[in-house]
Amino acid sequence: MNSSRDPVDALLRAVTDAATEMAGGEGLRPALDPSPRPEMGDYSTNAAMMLAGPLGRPPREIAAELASAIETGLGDSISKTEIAGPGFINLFLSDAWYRSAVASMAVSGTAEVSPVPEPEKILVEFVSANPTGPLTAASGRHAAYGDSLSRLLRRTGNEITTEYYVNDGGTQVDNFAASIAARMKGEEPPEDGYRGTYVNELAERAQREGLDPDDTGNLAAIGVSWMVEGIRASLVNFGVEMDDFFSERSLYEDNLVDRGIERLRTAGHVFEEDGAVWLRTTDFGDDKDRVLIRSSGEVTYFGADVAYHVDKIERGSERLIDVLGADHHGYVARMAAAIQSLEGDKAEFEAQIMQLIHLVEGGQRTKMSKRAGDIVTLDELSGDIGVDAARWFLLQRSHDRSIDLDLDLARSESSENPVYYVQYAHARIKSILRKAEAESGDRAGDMLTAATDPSEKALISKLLEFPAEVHEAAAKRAPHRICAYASDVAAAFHAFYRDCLVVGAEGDGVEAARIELCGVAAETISSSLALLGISAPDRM
RNA sequence: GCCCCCGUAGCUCAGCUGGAUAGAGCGCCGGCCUUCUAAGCCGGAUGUCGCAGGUUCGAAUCCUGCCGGGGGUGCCA
Repeated sequence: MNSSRDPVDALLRAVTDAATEMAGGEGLRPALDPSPRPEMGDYSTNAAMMLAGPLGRPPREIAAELASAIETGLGDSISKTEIAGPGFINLFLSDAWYRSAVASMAVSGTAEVSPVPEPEKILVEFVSANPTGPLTAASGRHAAYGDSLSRLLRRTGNEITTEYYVNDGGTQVDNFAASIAARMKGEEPPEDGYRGTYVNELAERAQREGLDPDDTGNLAAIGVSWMVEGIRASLVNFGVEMDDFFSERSLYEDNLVDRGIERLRTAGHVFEEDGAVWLRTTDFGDDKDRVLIRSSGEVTYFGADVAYHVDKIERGSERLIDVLGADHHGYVARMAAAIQSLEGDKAEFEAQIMQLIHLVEGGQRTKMSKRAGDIVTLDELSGDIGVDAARWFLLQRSHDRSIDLDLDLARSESSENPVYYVQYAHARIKSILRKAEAESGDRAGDMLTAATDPSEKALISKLLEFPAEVHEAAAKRAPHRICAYASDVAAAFHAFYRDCLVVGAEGDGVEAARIELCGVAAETISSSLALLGISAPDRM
């Protein structure tokens, strides 16, 4: 998983080799984790406990043997090992190991994350909010998540396409057009229409451009295109560049609906009943069969969406990730069934369900209904607290859990926002590096033998976790882990800053070594923030 | 009824493919700027990890049941 240049990976390999040797060729995967406390060394492994069962010997006895094998294997890198607790082996690494670890990060770049063993072509569909109103703060959570997830998957070597499915057909769009038409005529929108002020603005624009309020088909098409324009602009402002906006209507125009349904039919799970065309999704775990084409001849939303997904596969995607709202979770089983039912080209289908976000304002949850027009838009949220802070707030919690975002708090405490904590660390480092450059004195000495301070070591080991963190965040579809990681790096840096002078540091090669470390730290923070779509300012 | 998410410090939440003394931020109390950015650092207080069983050397983490909160469950989109 990690490149051979990854210093932690080299340690793990030494441990694994020693354990494999003892086990007699078994494919063991022992864990090597940073020790929870300094007195427990730098890294700990549970390898001996994993061998206890197979070998039928006490773990601590195995640990003693294993530890000396590991020491031999690692040579100068290790200063000592200890057996602790039920059979953990704690590794205490030498200063030289730390220095060469930094050097290796500086050379390969912490930014270097090795690709996953089997990279995939993945299509990530997210937001896909109805184009009948501006994006809400809730859509912002989808946008931040989908975008950051895409960046993570791309960073781990996959080929990613991002897409927004535009529902520009169907009854909601009809309601939308009717609402604009009503405003143009100075009337109230229909019962189930849209009442936001943006509808009035669209109506005014339609008046100016001389659109006919009675030609609702045209009004719908143009109104939606204006809305999509606005949505695209909101997303770009929010740092999200979609590769494509895929129009639902184009499915019909390009005959993809018929083609998609034909593919399902070929696979043999389509049947007719009560004048409607159904897909037997119950063959694949759904709890009831689903209608593709109503008895009226109209294609259902599901029917069109299946055709869209078939098209995604035909365009070469090997994995489809749909980021969906909690209100769509009931939809997952049928889409998964539809994709499973296909013959020939298939893809893995995966739905990531976003839980709700409640915006709390004045101690009360705001109602978020697009039709009532009572919404906090993404633009308003970004404007209030800034794009960086908004993205951080929306990403820092696991996506599958509902969150309360207190707007008053986000506004009033914006200067204490955790994102500034991380950005500040970056700016501080850049400031040091500027000073180092300005005062380029004699920094001779052997960096690899320069002694290390405890908080310096702590920073280095935190930086070394970057590739593993990125892989884990990507594999678990969990960008929020990167928020936590970035905060940890910032905290480790702030502590290092307190304890260790960089420019002007005493000792043979110490100054040069610390400058190199600062460079790696800055790059790690900016790489982490980049995965979140958040800027890393040089000055604050 | 069935399905999904959640229940961890005063608050908001990490941790959940089992590991050592359960963490962070905010809030609270007390310290630290003649050195590279005090948007920072250091110290202090705070927990029946919803409840009850089970699995095992070991459970916040896995299994079962229950309680509580939220969401979903259309020939809607």
